[in-house]
Amino acid sequence: VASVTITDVAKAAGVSMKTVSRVLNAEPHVSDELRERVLAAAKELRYRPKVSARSLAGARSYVVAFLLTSEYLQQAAVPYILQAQLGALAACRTAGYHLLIETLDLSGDLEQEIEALSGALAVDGLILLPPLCDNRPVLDQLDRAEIGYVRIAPATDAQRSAYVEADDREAAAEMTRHLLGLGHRRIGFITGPDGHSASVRRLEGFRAAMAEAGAQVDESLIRPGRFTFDSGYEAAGELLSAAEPPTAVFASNDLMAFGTMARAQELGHRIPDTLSVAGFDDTPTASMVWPGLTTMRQPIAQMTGIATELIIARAAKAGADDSRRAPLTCELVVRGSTAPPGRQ
Amino acid sequence: VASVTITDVAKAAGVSMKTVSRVLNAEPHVSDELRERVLAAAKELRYRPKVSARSLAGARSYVVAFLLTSEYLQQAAVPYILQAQLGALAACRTAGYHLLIETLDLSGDLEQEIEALSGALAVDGLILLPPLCDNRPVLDQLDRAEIGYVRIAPATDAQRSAYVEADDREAAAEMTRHLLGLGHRRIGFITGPDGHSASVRRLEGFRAAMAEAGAQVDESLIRPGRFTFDSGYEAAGELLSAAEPPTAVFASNDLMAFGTMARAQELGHRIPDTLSVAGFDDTPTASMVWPGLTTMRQPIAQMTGIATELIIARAAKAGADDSRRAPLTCELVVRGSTAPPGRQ
DNA sequence: TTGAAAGCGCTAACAG
DNA sequence: CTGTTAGCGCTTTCAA
Repeated sequence: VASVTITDVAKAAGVSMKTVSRVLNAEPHVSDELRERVLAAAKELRYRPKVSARSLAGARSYVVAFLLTSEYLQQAAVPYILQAQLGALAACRTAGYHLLIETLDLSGDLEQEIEALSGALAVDGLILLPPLCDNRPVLDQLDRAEIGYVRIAPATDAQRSAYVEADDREAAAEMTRHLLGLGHRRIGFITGPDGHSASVRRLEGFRAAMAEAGAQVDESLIRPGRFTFDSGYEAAGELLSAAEPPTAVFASNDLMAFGTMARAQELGHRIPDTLSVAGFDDTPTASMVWPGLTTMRQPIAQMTGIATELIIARAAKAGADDSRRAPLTCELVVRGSTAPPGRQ
Repeated sequence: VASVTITDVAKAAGVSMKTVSRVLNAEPHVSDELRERVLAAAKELRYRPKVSARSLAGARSYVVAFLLTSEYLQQAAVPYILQAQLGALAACRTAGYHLLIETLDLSGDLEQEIEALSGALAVDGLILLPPLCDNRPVLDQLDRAEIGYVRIAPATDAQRSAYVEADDREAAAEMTRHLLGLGHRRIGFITGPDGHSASVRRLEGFRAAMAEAGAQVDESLIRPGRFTFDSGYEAAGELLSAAEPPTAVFASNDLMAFGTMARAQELGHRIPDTLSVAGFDDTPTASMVWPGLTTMRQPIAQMTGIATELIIARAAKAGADDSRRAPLTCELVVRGSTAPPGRQ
C-alpha cells in the first residue's frame, strides 16, 4: 500500500529525481528519450504526485478555490452556484487540480479572515462570483494578501483583475426581440439591484431592442428589483395593478420571474394566455415551474471553466496571459411562459 | 510577507517546536502554563499552521471531500447538493478543516479513478450522497484503497460503514397524516426508484399512516417513479386519468411533485382546489413554484455536518466512536399546494 | 542537458 | 511533562 514516490519513478527510469520532476512539470531542457522513459515509468508505476509535498516545496498549491459568503449560504436560493462549481471542477480535473470551497464571513474581521485563507491552505487562485466580485474591501484585502483571483461577471473596476463575463446586453436585447416578435408592445421590465453586475447591462439591452423596434418604453413599467423571488413578486404586483398593465413581463433574472409568475397566477392570470413572463439565467427551476419559463441560458459553467484555466495558467508561469476575452454568448430558451398577447 | 512558522511561535513562547505542536493538536501532557504561553504567542503572531506541511508530515490531511459523479453533475437538478455542501462546510470551518469537491467518473476504470483520489490529495474522509452511497463497486474500491467515508441516508448495507440518516418512514407518515387531516382519503403515491435510499421507507410510512387511520390504500394509486421531474409528470398523468382519480398526490420527492403539478395544471387542474400535491425534501424550488409546495424538510445540512464531524473525529483519534446515531427528524412545511378536497 | 544537495513546515518517534 | 532528531515527497537552488 506504500505509495509510489518520485524516487521510485526515477529509479525505474534510471534517471535522477530532478529529471522526473522536470518531465512532470513540462519544463524544458529534457531530451525526448529521457522524457519518454520517465513517462513510461510513471505510467507503469501509476505514480501520482502528492499535492501536499508539491505545495510545501514549491510555489504552487494545485488548488483552486470557490469563495462563498454567508450571503450565498443562507439563501441556498442562489441557484447557479452549483453549475459554477461544475464548470470549475471540470477544468480542474483536466489540469490535475483540485477544487476547494471556502467561506468568508463578511461580518467578521476581513483582514484576519483572508489571512486565514492564505495562511492555511495556500490556494493558486480564487473564483469570485457576483456580488462578492464587486466587494471592494474584499478585493483590497485579497490584493494585499497577494491572493490571485478571477472574477465572474464583475459590475465594476473591469481593469482591476482578470475576469470572465457574458454578453448580458445582447442577451437581454435578444429576449426583448423575442417578446416583440410575439407581438408584445407593452412590456414590463424588472431590474436587478443598482450596483449589481449585469443588472445595468440587461436594462440597456432591453431599451436598445425596444428602440430598435420603434416600440415606446413606458418608464412606469420599469420596476426595481433585487434579484430575489420576493422582489419579483412585489414588482409584479405593482405592474399588474397599473391602469394599463403590460402584456408581458421581462424579469432580469429567473428568481424574479418566478416571483412574477406566482403573483400573476395569484391574481388570476393564466400564463401565457393573459400574461407572458420571461426570465434570465435558466436555473434548474426554470424547467420545473408550470408553465416552463422562457429564459436566457447563461454559460455559467463555461465562464467558471475559463476562469479556472486562467488561474492555472497564471500559476504555471509567471507571465501568463490575462488577455481580456470577448464576452460569452447566452442562449435563448423558449418554454411555455411566453406567447402572443391577448389570447384571452 | 514571510509566513510565520511553528518555530517562530516556539521562539516567541520560549519553548520547543514540539510543545507548540502539542498545544495546537490538543495533545495531553502539556502544563497549563506552557499551553497558555504558546496560545498567546500563536495568537500574537497570527500563526496559521500550513495544511500542506501537516499532511505531508502526519497521517491526517485536514481535508474532507464530497464525492460527486457525472450523474449528479449532468442533472444539476439534484437540488440538495448545495445544501449538503453547506452543512459540511460549516462543520469543516469550526474544525479548521477544508472542503474539497471531487468527481468520480463511473464510466471509467473505477480502480484507477479511486487510486487517483487517494494518491494525489490524500483526504481524511469522503461524504457519499445517494445514490452513490449505495454503489457497491465504489464502496468496495474505497475500502480497498482504505479511504474512509460516511454515507448519507444509505439504502443498503447499513452495517457496512458509518452513516447518517433521516427518519423517512416517520416523515412520510406525518405527511400522510397531514393529507388525511385535510379530509383526503383517495391519496395517490409516487415512489422512488426501487433500490434507492429512502424510497422504500417513505412508502412504508405512507402505508402505515393510512392503515392507522383506517383508510383504504388503493394499490392502483401507487405508481413507480424515479425521483425525477419527468417520472413524476408521467405518473401523475396516469393517476389523474384513472376512472376514479385521487384527490391528493403524495410524490415521494420534490422533483416528482413538480412534475405532478405541471401535469395536473396542464390537464386543467387548479391546485389545491381540485388536487392537492405534496412533496418531500423542501428543495429551494419548492417555495418558487406556484402554489408553493407542501413538503417535508430534510435536515440535509445537518446530516452532512454530522458526517463531517464523524470523519474529523475519526481522523483525530484512531478509536473514534462510529456509534450509530438515531435518525434525524424531518419537518413538515405546509404551503399552498395542499388543501381540503373538493373545493371545486 | 542532467544531477546532488538542501530545505519547505510540520509531525512522529524517541529520549530526557 | 518537555525537547531532540529525523524525515514526509517534492521543488529549488546550484554545480557539473
